[in-house]
Amino acid sequence: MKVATWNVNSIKARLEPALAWIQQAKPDVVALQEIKCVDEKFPAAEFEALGYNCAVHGQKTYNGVALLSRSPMEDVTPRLPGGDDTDDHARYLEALVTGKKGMVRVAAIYAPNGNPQPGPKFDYKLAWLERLRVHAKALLANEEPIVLMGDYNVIPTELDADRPKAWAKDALFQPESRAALRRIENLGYTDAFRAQHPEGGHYTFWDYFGSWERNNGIRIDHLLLSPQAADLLKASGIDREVRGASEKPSDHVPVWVELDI
DNA sequence: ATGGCTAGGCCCCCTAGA
Repeated sequence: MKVATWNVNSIKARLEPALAWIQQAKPDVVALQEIKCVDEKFPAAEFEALGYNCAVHGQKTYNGVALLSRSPMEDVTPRLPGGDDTDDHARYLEALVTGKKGMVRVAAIYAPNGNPQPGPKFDYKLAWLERLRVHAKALLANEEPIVLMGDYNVIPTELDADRPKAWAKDALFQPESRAALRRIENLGYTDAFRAQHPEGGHYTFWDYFGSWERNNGIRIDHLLLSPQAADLLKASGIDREVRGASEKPSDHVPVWVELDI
C-alpha cells in the first residue's frame, strides 16, 4: 500500500497538478493539507473519477485537510481531541482504510506554523502538537498500523535544512518545536523518511522567493509510523519533481511510504 | 531587520503562509 501526504496550498489552485500527480504516482491513500476551502467546495468528483473516496475536513480561506482512499474509509473523525470551543482550525482528519492484508489507521495533519515567535501563535503551535502527542499515545493502545502524516511545520534536525542558521529564530526550528515532534517519536513512532534516508539534504518545502532554484529547502512534511506500521515499511520517498512539473506549483511536494499491507 | 512570492477574500489592500 502506497500512502502519501501533500500540502497543496489550495486544492482549487492545484487541482490539475494534483490529478496529474495522482495518475502518475498511483497512491492508495493521500492526505492533503491546506486545501483552503469548505467541504462543499472540495473537488471530490474529480478525484472520485480517478477511483478515490474522499473525506474532507475543510475551512474557508485557511487550513483544511482531506483524505483520499481507493478503499472505502471507516471511522472518519475530524478534529483532534482536547480542543476547546475557541479552536476552530481544520487541521486534523483521521480514518481507517483497508489494505490487501489488513487495516491501517491514517491521519491528515496540518500543524500550526507558529510564527512569529515568541507569541500567541507559537503558544498555539506547541499546545496543538502536545494535543497531537496525547492522541498519538492513546492510539498506540490499539496496537495497529498507524500513519500520522502531514505538514508538521517542524524541521527535525540540522540535516533537514539547507541553511539551518537562516531558521534559527523561526518557529519551525525552535528547540521547543523540535522537542514537541521528538516527544511524539519517543512514544514509538518512526519518521519513515529519516529511517530510510539517514543522510540530510532531502527537502519537502522551498519558498516562492527563489529557494527552489538554489535548493534552499527544508524537510517539514513527515509520515510518522506506529511500531506496527514501521514493521511493514518497505520504501519512502519525496516526489520533488512535482515542484517543476507545473507552472504554478505548491511550495510543498508529496512525500510517501510503501507499506507491506 | 526585511523582503521576496502566492492564495483567498469580499473586493484594489488585507491576512497568512514558512
